[in-house]
Amino acid sequence: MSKAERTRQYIVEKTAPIFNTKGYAGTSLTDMTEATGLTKGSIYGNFANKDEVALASFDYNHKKVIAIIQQEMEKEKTMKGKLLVYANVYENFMKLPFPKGGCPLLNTATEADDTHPQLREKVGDAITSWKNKLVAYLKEGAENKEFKMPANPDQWALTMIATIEGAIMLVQATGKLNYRKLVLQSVEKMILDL
Amino acid sequence: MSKAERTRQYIVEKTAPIFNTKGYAGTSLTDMTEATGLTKGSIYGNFANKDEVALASFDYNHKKVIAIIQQEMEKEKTMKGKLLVYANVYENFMKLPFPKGGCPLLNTATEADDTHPQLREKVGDAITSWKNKLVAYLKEGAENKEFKMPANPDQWALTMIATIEGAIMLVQATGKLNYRKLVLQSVEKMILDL
DNA sequence: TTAATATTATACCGATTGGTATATTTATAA
DNA sequence: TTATAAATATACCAATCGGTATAATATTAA
Repeated sequence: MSKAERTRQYIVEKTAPIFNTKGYAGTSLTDMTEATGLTKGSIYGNFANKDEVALASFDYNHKKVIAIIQQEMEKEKTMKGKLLVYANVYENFMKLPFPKGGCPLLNTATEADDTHPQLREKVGDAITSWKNKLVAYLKEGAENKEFKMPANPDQWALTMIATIEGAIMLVQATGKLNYRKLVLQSVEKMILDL
Repeated sequence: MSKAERTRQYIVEKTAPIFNTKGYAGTSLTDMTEATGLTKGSIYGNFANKDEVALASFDYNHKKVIAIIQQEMEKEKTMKGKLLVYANVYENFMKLPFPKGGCPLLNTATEADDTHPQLREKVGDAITSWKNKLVAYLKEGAENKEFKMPANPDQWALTMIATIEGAIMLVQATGKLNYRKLVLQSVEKMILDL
């Protein structure tokens, strides 16, 4: 790994939390130089523009979430157990190395929908992939006779994602942490009732 | 209504859609002068600063949603019918005079949580009030023997709100309109199963 | 160790940011 | 109709925005 690659990664590491909290329009070059201790020249020697850092930062934040889920997932054998990981991860994300600022999907989706098409596409792809993974677990669980397939698996998966993301939004807006717990208990019930 | 009050309202009318689409950090004074056809001097003659316009714009957008729901609600007699209004309004919000840019609660919550405490508080209050209304309908429906009370009414209400807001987020991210329909059908089922 | 190269810092650019003092116009009450 | 007050426009402010040309400094291969 060359020096440049290392600083590129360093820049992303330090700026990703800022993009995830202040948003993409709300994060300035000055925020980035202060967080990294580097100068503008140094940042622009490694990235073409602010957008490119934003895109890389989203990827970094999202991969962090994926990694946590995958790690927790490996402990589980049953499909219900694997599905429950999603609810548990989001329920306990203060205890886990979750990206600062909350869920990058939620944060990015609402800001980028009209203003930043590339970012929006990344979020869209992430959601589609999440949905497809959930449907795959449903199929495997049904084939293993662990539970019976819901009538509309896509609908089931999308409802689960929507409820989780909505739970995070409720906490961001109200500051009431128990709101997340209550809603995620509903998600758990949804899984256990399969 | 004085001239000043009328222009104040005019400014909010014209800028509220911009705040709701581009966000509060993403909306500039120039955006506001272009949308209104007024000058900065005129805007600052009626508002102390950009923040004050943002706050008034949020109120305007939120009241618009409240008004739609209230109007649709009056047609309904049963509590189930009233609860279903929420799902139906969000399912058909292209056909209704819904604020441009989508749900102001969702849009504002994710941006304002770290950057704009006053705005965040407004969103928080709106959500709490929404939850309380839902719980009140549940109580009335249970008292009328229309259905039986869910075990945890707060949880039921918060789950419904989270799922609706999550559904909107999914559409913003993926652009797939049928995602909203699918998720809101789950919300409908949640109500019908009471 | 040296020369070539890659990386980072300095100093600057024009444009735009939110905001304001003042002049001009418009509404309003006498 | 006129005087007064209210509302709007003009012209400006310093600060910051994202971005860049160039100079200085490290890195790296020979």
